[in-house]
Amino acid sequence: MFAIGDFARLGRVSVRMLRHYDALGLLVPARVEPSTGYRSYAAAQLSRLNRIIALKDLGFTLRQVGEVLDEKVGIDELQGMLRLRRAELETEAEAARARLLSVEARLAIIEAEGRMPAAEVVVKQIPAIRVAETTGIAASYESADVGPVIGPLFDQLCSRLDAAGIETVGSGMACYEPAADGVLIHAALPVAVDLGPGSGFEVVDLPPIEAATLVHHGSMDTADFAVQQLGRWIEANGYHSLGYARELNLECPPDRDLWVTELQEPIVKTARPGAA
Amino acid sequence: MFAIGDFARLGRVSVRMLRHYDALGLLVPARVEPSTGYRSYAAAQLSRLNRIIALKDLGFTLRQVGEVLDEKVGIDELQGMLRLRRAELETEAEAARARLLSVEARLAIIEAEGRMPAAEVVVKQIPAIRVAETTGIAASYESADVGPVIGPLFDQLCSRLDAAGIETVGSGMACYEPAADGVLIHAALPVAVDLGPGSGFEVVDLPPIEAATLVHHGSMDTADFAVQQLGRWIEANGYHSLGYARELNLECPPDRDLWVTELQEPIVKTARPGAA
DNA sequence: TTGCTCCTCACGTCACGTGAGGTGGC
DNA sequence: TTGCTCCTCACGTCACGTGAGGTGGC
Repeated sequence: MFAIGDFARLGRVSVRMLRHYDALGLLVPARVEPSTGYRSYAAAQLSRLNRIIALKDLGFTLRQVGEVLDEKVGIDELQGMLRLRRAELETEAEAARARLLSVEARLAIIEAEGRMPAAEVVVKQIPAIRVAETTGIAASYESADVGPVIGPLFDQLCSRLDAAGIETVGSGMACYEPAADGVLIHAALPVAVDLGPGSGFEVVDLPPIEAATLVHHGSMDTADFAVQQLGRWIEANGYHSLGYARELNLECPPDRDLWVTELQEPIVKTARPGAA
Repeated sequence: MFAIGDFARLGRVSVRMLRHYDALGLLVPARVEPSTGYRSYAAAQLSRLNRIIALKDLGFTLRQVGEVLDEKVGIDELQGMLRLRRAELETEAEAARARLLSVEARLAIIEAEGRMPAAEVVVKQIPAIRVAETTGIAASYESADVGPVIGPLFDQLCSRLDAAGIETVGSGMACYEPAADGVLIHAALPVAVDLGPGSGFEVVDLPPIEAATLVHHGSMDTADFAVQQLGRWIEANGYHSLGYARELNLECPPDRDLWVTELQEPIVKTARPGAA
């Protein structure tokens, strides 16, 4: 028989853990001295302690460990638990790799620029949304080309929705689509009406996307750096851009320097990012 | 300005999280209506929320996130934090891989044997220990060869320690060492005296080892299966055996069927276990 | 009037670590 | 008497999730 301290040393666990397992009924001492409450453990109990430690190390909760040890789960259920754990561990390893990549990218940026980036890229699942939109075309993605097109498009869209008595239910968005002779530009406003063409606009459902997003402050004329930053982040963090970017106008007061815009770039994970 | 629910949807976080960040002073709403307590967030605050999410996703605690955002840490310290995180993430990925290997080994055992193994292998760091020992030789590792040697060795050792007035301070151990003409067998008992030779025994320090351990119940004549199990576990879990095994006699009453013995096999990690 | 959103507590989570305050045997 | 080990509470950890119980504007 071992005193709790000796048994703890033998099993490489803390005394506190043995008391905890006792309290949970996971590992009850072979004997408890009634007058003092002193716990004594039999050498043979080391097997059970080892099983507890081993199952815990696999990532099971103590509740699950107890159920397995007391044979409350059948062999099939046990296999199911192990397969579930396997899947969880795969996800966990994947997540650790992704974070590692991200930390390394950040270290590289600090190394190169001497400071943290001012804005942060965040990956978001963007749900489908119904919008009314009008479409124009610009010669290129540059703001000098886009600016003169997008402004009038929104003005037209607003007045036509107004004329049709349709209310908008969210922030305006610009969507960019590559085309043979330049860039198709969609000015879009969320609405809650049926699909189909209106007079001077169309009602469509934008598909849900996974996107890397970045908040830009100020006029879109100054957004080029942010767009580049977004592109670099996507490459450095194991993603691939799908093009067809969106911009969400979170705030657009008259003073364009006070604008707040969320840039959204649809992405997919690059197959097997690879470690290091 | 956004109500808390709208801002939460925008940032893909829960309302509860925004309140939590407010309570911590991490992200205070641009305005709080004094009469109702209603929170309002400015669009521009989305940047800060994104930074919080991004840093949190790297694995920093909210306390650390706050220190970074409020520039309480310099660039050097920040680099230090990121490098530390990188090391932690490498360890984490490694641990996830090791657990994955372990879960898969267990699934394979269940597949082959239709049940969980009765005893569990546990890896332990075994500290250095001073022992008095006598040495004999056996023809092989088989219990038929070992048994007749080890028993008398312990009897001799005990009586000689007794004669020398030396007390033992722990359980007896057997250590096995391969030799040209068989196996060297050391019978050892922990003592707290100076190093050097006694009469009929020697006092030496056993080195600390990392070992895979397994508890065997019953006579050592029936331990062969346990020894094999230990060997298979070592291979399946990305380790390499170093030989020179030890046995720790946790309990050895007259009835040998009631013996409890911990088998200890020194190991090292196999370089790059490799995933899957 | 019915929903919907918002508010403030405050408990629960998970496996212990870490005192506080006290006891029993060498 | 001094250490050492043992005991039982009970708070703290970390980032929220989840009610409970209630309010304000359409």
